[in-house]
Amino acid sequence: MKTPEARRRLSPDLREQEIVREAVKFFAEFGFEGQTRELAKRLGITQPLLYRYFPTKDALVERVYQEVFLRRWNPFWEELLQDRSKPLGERLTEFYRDYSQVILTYEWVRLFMFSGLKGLDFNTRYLDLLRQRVFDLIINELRLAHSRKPPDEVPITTMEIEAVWGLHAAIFYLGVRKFIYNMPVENINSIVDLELRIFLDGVPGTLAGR
Amino acid sequence: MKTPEARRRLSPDLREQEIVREAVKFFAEFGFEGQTRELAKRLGITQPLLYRYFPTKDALVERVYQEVFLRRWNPFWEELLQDRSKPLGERLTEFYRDYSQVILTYEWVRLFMFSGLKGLDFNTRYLDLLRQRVFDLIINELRLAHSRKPPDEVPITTMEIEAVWGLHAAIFYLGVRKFIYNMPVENINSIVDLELRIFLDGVPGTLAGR
DNA sequence: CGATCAGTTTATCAATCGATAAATAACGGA
DNA sequence: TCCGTTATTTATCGATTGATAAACTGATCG
Repeated sequence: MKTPEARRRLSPDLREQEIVREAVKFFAEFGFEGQTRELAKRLGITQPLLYRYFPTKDALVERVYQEVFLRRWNPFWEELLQDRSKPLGERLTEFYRDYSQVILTYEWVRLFMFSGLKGLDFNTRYLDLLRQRVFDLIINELRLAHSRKPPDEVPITTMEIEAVWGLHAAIFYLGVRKFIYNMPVENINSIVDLELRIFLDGVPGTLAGR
Repeated sequence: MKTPEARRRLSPDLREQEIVREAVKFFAEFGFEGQTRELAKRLGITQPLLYRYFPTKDALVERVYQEVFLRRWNPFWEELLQDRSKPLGERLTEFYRDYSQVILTYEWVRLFMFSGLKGLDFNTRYLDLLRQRVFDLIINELRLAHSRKPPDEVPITTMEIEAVWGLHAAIFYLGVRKFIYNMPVENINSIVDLELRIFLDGVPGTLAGR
C-alpha cells in the first residue's frame, strides 16, 4: 500500500545523492557482490539508470568508500589529543567517545571489514593514517604524563604501539560484535570508559623512555 | 611445466578429504561466493565431481564450518583455566598463547568474519560457548584471586564481561590486522603477554563482589 | 502549444553461476 | 585377461549477472 512510485526525472545532483546514500546502506548489508538490480529496486528506479551516473559498478563502490571513510574523519581530533589544558585521561575519554560514535556504525564497521576481506588497500591506508595522526600522538602524551623521554629522544617501541592497538581493538570490536556478529551491545560510552580505565591503569609498565 | 595431472579415481574418503581441505583454504580466501569451478580447478578435478560428494555448495560450506570451528576447540582449556595449582597470571598466559595459536590463523579469522557478515548464526553460537566456557571461568578466577565474592553470591556484571571482552578483542584483533587487513604482525606471543599484563594490572578496579 | 534536451525505461546481450544427465574410463575381482 | 562397478569427465541447462543500445517521456523554453 505505497505510492505508485511514478516520480521520475530528478535533477542529476539529487539523483546521484540518492543513489550514493542508498548504495552505502546496500553494500554495507550485502557486501560488494550485492546486485545492481536489487540496489535499483530499493531506489525505486531501473537498473540501467545506475549506469547513467556511474560508468561501472566498481566506480560506485569506490564512491561509497570515499563517502563513508574519508568524509567522516574529523581533523579536530588531533588538536583535542594535544590540548594539554586538560588531563590526558579526560582528553582520551572525549576523543574515544566521539571517535567511537563516528566509526561504530553499521555502515562503517561492515564496509571496512568487507573492504579488508576483498583485499583492497584502503584499510592499510586508513590505518597508516590512524597510526600517524592518533596512535603516535597518544604515545607522545602518555610519555609526557608519566615523565618519560619524548619520542624524538627515545623512539616509539613496537610494544607501545601494540598497547594502543589493544585499546583501539577493544573499542572497535564493540562494533564488530554489534554489527557483524549481531550481538546486543549497549551503553557503549560506559564500556569505552571502562576500557580506558583498564588501559590507563595498566599501560605505564610498558612505556619506554625512562 | 607441471605434471599432466592425469591421476584419477581416488577412494571416496581420500577425495572427500582433499575437497574439504582445499575448500577451507578456498572459501577463507574468497568468501562463500567463491565459485565451484575455480575450487575444482585448484583441486585438479572437474566441477561436477564436487556434486558427487556434496549435494549443494551450501552443504560444502557447512562442512567447512564444522572442520574449522568445531574441530579445533580444545576441552583442556577449561581445565587449564581452573587449575589452581598455578598462579592465575600463568594460567591465562598459557591459555591465551595456546588459544591464539589455534584461532589466529588465516582460515579461522577470515572464515569467522565471512560467516558473520553473511548473517549466519554460527558466530553467536560459538561466542555463547566461548563466554560460558571461558569468560565466566576467567571472571570466577579473577574474583577468587582478588578476594571477591564468587558469582553465585554476587552475579557477574556486564562490566566484568566487557572487561574480558576487551582482552579477548585485543588478542583476536591481531588476527584481523594480519589476515584481513594484511598488515605485518609479529611476535604474537610477546603481544599476548603484553595485553595480559595491561589487563591484569588494570582489571581489579572493575571487579564486583567486594 | 509544439519542439528540443535530457532523465528514465524497455529490451537485450554476453558472460558466468550452480546444478544435472549421460558418456567415459580407471581399478579390483574372478 | 576380461568384466563390472563406480569414480570421473563431457555436455548442457536455466537462472542470474553487469553492461549496452535504443525507445520513451517529462520538463523547460519560445
